[in-house]
Amino acid sequence: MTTRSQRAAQREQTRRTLLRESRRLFAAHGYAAVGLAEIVRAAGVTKGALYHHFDSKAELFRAVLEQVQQEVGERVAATADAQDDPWAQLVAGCHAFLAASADPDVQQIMLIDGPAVLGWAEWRTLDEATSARHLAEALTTLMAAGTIVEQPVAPLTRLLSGAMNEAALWLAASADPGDLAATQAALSRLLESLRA
Amino acid sequence: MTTRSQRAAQREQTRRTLLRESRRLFAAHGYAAVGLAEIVRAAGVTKGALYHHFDSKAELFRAVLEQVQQEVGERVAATADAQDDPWAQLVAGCHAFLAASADPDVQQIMLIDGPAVLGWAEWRTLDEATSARHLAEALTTLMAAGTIVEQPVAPLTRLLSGAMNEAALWLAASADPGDLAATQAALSRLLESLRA
DNA sequence: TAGTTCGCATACCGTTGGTATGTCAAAGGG
DNA sequence: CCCTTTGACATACCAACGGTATGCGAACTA
Repeated sequence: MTTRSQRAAQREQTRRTLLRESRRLFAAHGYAAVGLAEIVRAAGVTKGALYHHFDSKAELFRAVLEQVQQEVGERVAATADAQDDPWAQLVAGCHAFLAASADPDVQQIMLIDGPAVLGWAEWRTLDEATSARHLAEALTTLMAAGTIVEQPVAPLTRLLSGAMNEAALWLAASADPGDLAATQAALSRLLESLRA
Repeated sequence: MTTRSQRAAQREQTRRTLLRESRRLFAAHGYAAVGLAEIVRAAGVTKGALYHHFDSKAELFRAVLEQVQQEVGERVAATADAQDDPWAQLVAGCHAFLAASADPDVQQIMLIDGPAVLGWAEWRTLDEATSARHLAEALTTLMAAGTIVEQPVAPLTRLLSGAMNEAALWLAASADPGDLAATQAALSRLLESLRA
């Protein structure tokens, strides 16, 4: 166990509160529509505290995005690892990603504001480090095993990742609950086409 | 021919200049990084002129986005219509979309800032009205003809549209020129899997 | 326990998107 | 042809925002 000083504990507490409240507000109203004043008011601190923990509004958002990406990546990995067959891992992982992206936090923060606030290049770096990484690894494994046809992994990863991102956003705006099943079916068909 | 008054001509000229310059700046630096002062300076007018033509900065962006979407849609349609076979139209249209999305204007304005500035719902309305519409129509035609397997069009359209959007962004950041060919090949394989 | 650090509050600033008002030339009726 | 009205802007201004500089008191350290 880590013996933490009283100050370190307080610091961590404040930082977590700021992350929690800003995440809630960013997810609810979007990055641009949330002012720092609103964030610090919700967190019960002042702007001084915020800038003591984060260099800018964008970096606060970055920390929030990292947290969201981490959670999505873990959910995908957990679902995939529950399968034993590599092919089943791919399919289950993709469906888990689609389910995880149904969360409004994920929608607004990870899919909408993320690329616009940090720039696409930086967003993609985070994406690759967490959620999209599992997809690329699964595809590589399946290619090595000869289960799916040999081809460059990177473009295929991007195609599939983008397909799921967009589908998740569409599902969120959809009223018909049957759309989820239809999307999963269409996605499964696309994945099936990869088989050698 | 439309006889235009001197004032109407001047008005149109100013509006076009504002659209041209703001599009250039939005594409180059992103929506958030461009101030209205910079736009009106580049256009040679004042903020009064800008607000006489557009209700807000977001609406100016919206007009720019509509223009970009329109152009992409026309390019896709033109390429697709040059083919006679419906299946060839689909494939050619998809490849044309990928090529059109290589334009930096399209990247930043249509794919990055668009959803963040206007919200995803409104962005998708514009997308559906222009570029994505052709994709949905092509899929519908091919299903009716029995060329591709019968299934709901909407989710498949979103999956493919998202796949191409993301792939285009990835291609822009890519250094290897062979990545385009690899992406087109992977996309073609995915499309091929739709055949009945 | 005296001095230092540090987590945060307070006060302040430049810039930004947005608005209210002024201005002057073109349009239009008599 | 003149007089009034309209409209396409320019000018001046404002509140709010992100960001910074400084102050302060409690927790650590020697």
